[in-house]
Amino acid sequence: MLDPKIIKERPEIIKDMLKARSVDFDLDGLVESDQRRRRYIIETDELRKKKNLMAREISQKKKAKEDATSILAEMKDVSVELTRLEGRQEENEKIHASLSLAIPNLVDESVPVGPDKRSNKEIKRWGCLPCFDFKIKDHIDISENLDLVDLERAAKVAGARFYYLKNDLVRLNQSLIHYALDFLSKKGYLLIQPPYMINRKAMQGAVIADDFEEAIYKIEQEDLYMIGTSEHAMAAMHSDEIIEGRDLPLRYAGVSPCFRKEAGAHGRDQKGIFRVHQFDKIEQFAFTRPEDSWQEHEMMLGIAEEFYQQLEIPHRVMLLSTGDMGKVSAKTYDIEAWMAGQNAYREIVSCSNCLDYQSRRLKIRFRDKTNEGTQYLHTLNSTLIATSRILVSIMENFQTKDGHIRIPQALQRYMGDRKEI
RNA sequence: GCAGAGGUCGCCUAGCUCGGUAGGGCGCGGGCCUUGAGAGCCUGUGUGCGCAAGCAUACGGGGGUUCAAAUCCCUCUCUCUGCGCCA
Repeated sequence: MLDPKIIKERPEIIKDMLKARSVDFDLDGLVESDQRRRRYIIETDELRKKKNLMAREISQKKKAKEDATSILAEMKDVSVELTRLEGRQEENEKIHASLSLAIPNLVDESVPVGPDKRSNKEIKRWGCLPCFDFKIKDHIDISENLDLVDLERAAKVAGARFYYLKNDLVRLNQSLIHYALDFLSKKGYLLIQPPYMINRKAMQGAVIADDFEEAIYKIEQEDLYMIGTSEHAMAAMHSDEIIEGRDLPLRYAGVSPCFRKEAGAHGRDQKGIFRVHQFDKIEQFAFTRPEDSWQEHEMMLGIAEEFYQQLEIPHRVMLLSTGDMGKVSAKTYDIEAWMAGQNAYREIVSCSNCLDYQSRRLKIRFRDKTNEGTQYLHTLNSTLIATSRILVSIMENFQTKDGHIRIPQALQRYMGDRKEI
């Protein structure tokens, strides 16, 4: 949701954003419904005023034991008229709300404009790519040989894009989670394990309408949706609240499984555990003052970079272009890790500043003094680690000639000081 | 799942029996007083629309009865207490 003031006073800013994102959106419809909204508010307010005055008169007459028959009849007419007007107002509110919820976020000036990922800008690279003096395998072969994953039975039981982790890969997965939580905890983040299902109102706060169909699983017969990331549950955590200014920023480390339909991904990464319907993720989420969010954004990215440096995973940082960015984000960095088996950098982290877009949807405000007006705060989110993809990266980058997997130094103490799988 | 008690402004609370402009306290802001601070006193302190004066709106959500609902009725939801079930 965008600031209605911008819609009213500077619609050209929104027009530019829609063009940059090449999004087809009924901006005129939004502007008109917004104008109608104000008009209806003025009209109904006036009628209510009239009604209130009459109610007072009736009350006084009754107290004085006077006859109120004629004014009673008149008031009934006013009530009927008001109900009619409110009906029309409500109809317009629905149109206005659905358009308000569908419009994407503004885009920061620093974001490159372009139609798709080819316009993304590489910001930096870290680490030397691993060299091998033998023919390397991809994570599917490695995990099969070491009996670490069972994809066939997962397909039988749940379908494509599911997996059974087995043996030491279960331990490695847990070690990554444990390590990531320790890491963020040391950075001052509050650990959060959220509900894995949330209701529509909460989900709507963090997710734009299109993504509901594309990505989110719904529980039948219930007002519940499986979270696609703990971001969804953490954004909604403080909905309808007023936060004390002195408590900001709030920094949360969310740990949860993530559930995604991957509806638009047929054919891509069809095999293995790279693109799956369910994976574990540790997420950074922050609520900040508006003036602090850009600094926070860089900090979150830096934290994720440091994490992968400690894990010795070669990676590069990409600044996403308008065409590749999510609709709720004003600016997004991705980190892409080297995957030796694919001979390519692949996305492992997405780090976004959503400005006040989510907080307006969810009514999350703050203030410093209890008598001050409230302000919408800013929300930011960044992956720290989506474990399945890092399992792929570790298996492929750390594979040995004899078909085993070296364990990165930083993880060894979480694996009983073992050095290899 | 069953029964009872609750949900009122940032926090606490009155009002609900018996319908008629939602009151008080804390916190916070401003003012008076004071050398200063404190105390005391005055005043402000939700949301929406409006340039403003101001008006409207708000008692967990939705619906109903009524000229009029925090108050009466229905329904949903959450919290607490007890019972039941359960990893």
